[in-house]
Amino acid sequence: MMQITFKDGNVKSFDEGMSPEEIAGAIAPGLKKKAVAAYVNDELYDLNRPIYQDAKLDIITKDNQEALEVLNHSTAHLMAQAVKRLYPDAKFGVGPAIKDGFYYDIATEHTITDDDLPKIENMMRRIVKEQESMMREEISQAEALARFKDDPYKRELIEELPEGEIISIYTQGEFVDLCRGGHIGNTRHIKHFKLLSVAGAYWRGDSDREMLQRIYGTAWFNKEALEHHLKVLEDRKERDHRKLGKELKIFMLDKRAGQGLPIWLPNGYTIRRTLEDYVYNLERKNGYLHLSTPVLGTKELYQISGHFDHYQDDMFPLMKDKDETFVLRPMSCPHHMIVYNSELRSYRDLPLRYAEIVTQHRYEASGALSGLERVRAMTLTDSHIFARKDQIKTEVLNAYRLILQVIKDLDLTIDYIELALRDKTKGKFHDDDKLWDEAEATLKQLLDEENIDYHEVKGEAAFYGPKIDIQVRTAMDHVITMSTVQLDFLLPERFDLTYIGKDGEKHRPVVIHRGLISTWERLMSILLEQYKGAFPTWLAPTQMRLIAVNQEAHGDFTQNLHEQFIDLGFRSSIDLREEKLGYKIREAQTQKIPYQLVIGDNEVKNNTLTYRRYGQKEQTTVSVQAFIDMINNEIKHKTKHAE
RNA sequence: GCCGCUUUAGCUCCAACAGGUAGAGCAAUUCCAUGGUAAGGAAAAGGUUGCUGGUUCGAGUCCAGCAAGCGGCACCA
Repeated sequence: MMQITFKDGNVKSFDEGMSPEEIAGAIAPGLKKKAVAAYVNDELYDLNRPIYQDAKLDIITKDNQEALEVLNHSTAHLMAQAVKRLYPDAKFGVGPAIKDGFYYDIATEHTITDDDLPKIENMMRRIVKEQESMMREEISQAEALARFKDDPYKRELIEELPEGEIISIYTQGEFVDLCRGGHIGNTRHIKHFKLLSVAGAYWRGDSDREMLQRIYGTAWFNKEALEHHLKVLEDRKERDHRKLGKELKIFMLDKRAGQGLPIWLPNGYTIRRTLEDYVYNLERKNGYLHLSTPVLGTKELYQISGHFDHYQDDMFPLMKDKDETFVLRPMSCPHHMIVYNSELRSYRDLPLRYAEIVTQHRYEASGALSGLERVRAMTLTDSHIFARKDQIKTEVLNAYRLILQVIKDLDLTIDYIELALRDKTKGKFHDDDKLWDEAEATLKQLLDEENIDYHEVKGEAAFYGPKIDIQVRTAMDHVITMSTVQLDFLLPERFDLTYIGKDGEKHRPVVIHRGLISTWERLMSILLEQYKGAFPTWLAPTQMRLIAVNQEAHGDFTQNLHEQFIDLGFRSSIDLREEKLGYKIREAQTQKIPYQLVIGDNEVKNNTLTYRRYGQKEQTTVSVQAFIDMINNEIKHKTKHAE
């Protein structure tokens, strides 16, 4: 007998060799039914893996987050088995659980297409019916190598495991896989799944190695959860900024204009200008000085900064004149360094906060381009703060607080904050250890002092210094870097920046790079998806659409109202077409205009108007002045409305 | 850049059997109608089926190359 200690502290005796599944069944049939895997002495165990000694047992049920991972991981194995039956030459890479799903990387002569997915699903269902038990076995490295002698990818993984490490393999029917576990015990537990897509993926994420075929899928514990997830995926398609951007005439792409070179249409540009004005004023209030620099620079400028060495391949082809070579600028810091150096600076001048709405060009890989999310021409609000070392903390915090303000005003959600550090083993960073250590320590200390939660990530720093990245989760469930504060001791050296200190001597300032809203292009894609195209009044390209019930009787009043709104700075539009009322109303709704105003006898008589908010059925009649006050208030407070 | 898929009218993963010269809806145009909250009716028009080449008596359809888009991977100062 062995003593099993449960989560609640209870201890019970069971026969040695019983599995978590059997123990769960012995406690309560309901628990056995809900059980997915278990932690035995904090080690993840399969449901059917025998326990041989006294242990602490924690049954993972379907309600746990880990349970979904176990299920998806097991579904990946199930899929691999099905693929192997259909395409016997298949060799396997890795097949992990990921958020809301799983994938498996496969090498086979057969090209897997979307049409194959139902076939694979059918085979998977067959294996589920076969009720294959998923059995764990622990073997030596030598034995593992022998077992997987025909599987080059698995062999590579085995060879890299540390000497003496116990290797576990899982067998279900005829299928054997190298795997750490835990698993769900038997294929019969896998019922609700769907294969979603096929894609290519480099073996081990290395673009110098061969490409495998990757199948993505998703698995859930019940039909409702699966259907719900598929619905979420459908909803994302409806939100897609490329679809909404076309429907609402926000932007366009045309291959004659150039791949990845978007055109902002009047509606989109109106939103962008509103955002630009907002940021410009916010920066002005926070002591930033705005300037403007050219989109072209000399190659030499970027050689001094070091960008040319690092990013040459991602820059547009060089333009060569007789004596000079120009680059289409991929970023703006070097120009700002030159501005700093154009005068003799005193310690009293610092901090100096330069900001610019910068258009820059990057020759992104063709396969990376996507709508407004990833483009080759982009505009952003960039800033470089020149400061003394004793000002770093205040300036970084000021920048951070400004970022928080903007993120709040735009209804964005911070997912986490990342402190991106250097990884010495990677060559892409400058190699002055002293500068790195100091910069990294400064940021770390600052975050700790302010009690800001953050994840450290090695190897994600800029080549010139560490950075604090503000990671935002979008409506599409993507995590993107929205804002960044970077501490740079390198460029001041490269450009020989100095200021005269109190002591009359020359000192080196530091540069803080601050990115606020990624780029206007990417922000636009995120906002479109977030608001599903229904922008709050302060951003909406058209804020109100005026419709007269009868042109003859109410046309003049409506026209006057429209002119009054335009005078007030509202983005008003009037529909004068000889069309039925219902037709005009439908159009105002499909264009997602926040306010739709209908003017008839009552309104003309009482100097009122009747509005309907986008997406609502309710009609409200108010005085013209009350409406104006309401709109002004919404714009001022950036009021958002429920969808 | 790499792997796979896709490309038909301004828009819509809307049509065209198995190779026989392209069919809708909406929008736009013209005419008629039009007073209260999501599509009034009619007419006429709209196409070098992404581009280039090949196979064939004949190609939207089959093949090759290229381009762009899409799903991923790699990349992202």
